[in-house]
Amino acid sequence: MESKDIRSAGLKVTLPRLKILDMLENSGNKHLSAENVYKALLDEGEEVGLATVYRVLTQFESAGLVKRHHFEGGNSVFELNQGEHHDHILCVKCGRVDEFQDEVIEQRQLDIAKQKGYKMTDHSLYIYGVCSGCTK
Amino acid sequence: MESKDIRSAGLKVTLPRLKILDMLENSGNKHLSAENVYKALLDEGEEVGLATVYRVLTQFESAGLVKRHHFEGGNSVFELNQGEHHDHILCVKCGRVDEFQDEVIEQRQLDIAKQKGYKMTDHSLYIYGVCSGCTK
DNA sequence: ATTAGAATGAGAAGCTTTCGCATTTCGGCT
DNA sequence: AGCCGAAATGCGAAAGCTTCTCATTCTAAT
Repeated sequence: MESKDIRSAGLKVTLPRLKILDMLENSGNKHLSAENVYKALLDEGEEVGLATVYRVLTQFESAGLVKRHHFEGGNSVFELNQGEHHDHILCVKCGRVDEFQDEVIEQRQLDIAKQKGYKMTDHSLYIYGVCSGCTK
Repeated sequence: MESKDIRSAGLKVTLPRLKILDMLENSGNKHLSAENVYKALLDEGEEVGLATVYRVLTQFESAGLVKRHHFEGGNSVFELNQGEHHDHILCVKCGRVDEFQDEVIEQRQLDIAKQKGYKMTDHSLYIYGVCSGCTK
């Protein structure tokens, strides 16, 4: 049950939080903007405020439940923080998003940080391109 | 002379464009936001509009004169597009920015794109951490 | 059930960036 | 040098995303 996740994040289990978490888990799209979540909930007949969606997503992020990404072009998108760490490759034509993991790159980043005297806390890597479907 | 660059970009050589290019070339900071450029010019007594700074920077970007980066936290920063391609490592405490190149990562990205069926057009990699000066 | 405190919704407000338009500037041509 | 059409500028308004404010509602512990 999802309520567990919310409670263990130190947050009260409220209807909006349950709905938002559910949306992230069961929407076809793994990567959703606050606006996406908001509109999808409205379409389902839920009564939520956009401000609440933003607030809750930010809280979920702090709690480690979701990850926030800054894809090219302004707004943030959110994704459930489950499974392995991964990076993203996006199609600049159709907006398709694929995920990948690469140990070589991960390790290399650590080496670079060390070499530059940094204690690495995070990183963001996005590859942009044209996907197979849009190349034809 | 910088006017060459502007002219060869197909743009008229105007005072604001010269000033902005000069700022990017001779400011101590290699990475400047539109606001940074705007305020620095005002401080020098120049009469520029913020809208012009944004317009010109965007034009310079299209012309390949500058590169735009989306560092964590909202606004874009611009940097002269000279020398080798490089990525960035940023200190989350003091905002310091260092640059690095890594052939292994570059190559790996190409491989990943290919493997995923993408024709890679661009990529962005930012490493975040705490720099040596802020660790103490 | 009651109640204190947290969470919500609606709209206002903040920030960065862009737009629209009247005015100015650039630069090719006399 | 001076003119003229096109391009560029500056200003304020406006757009888009996100956060804030605050009165009202809901949660959960008693």
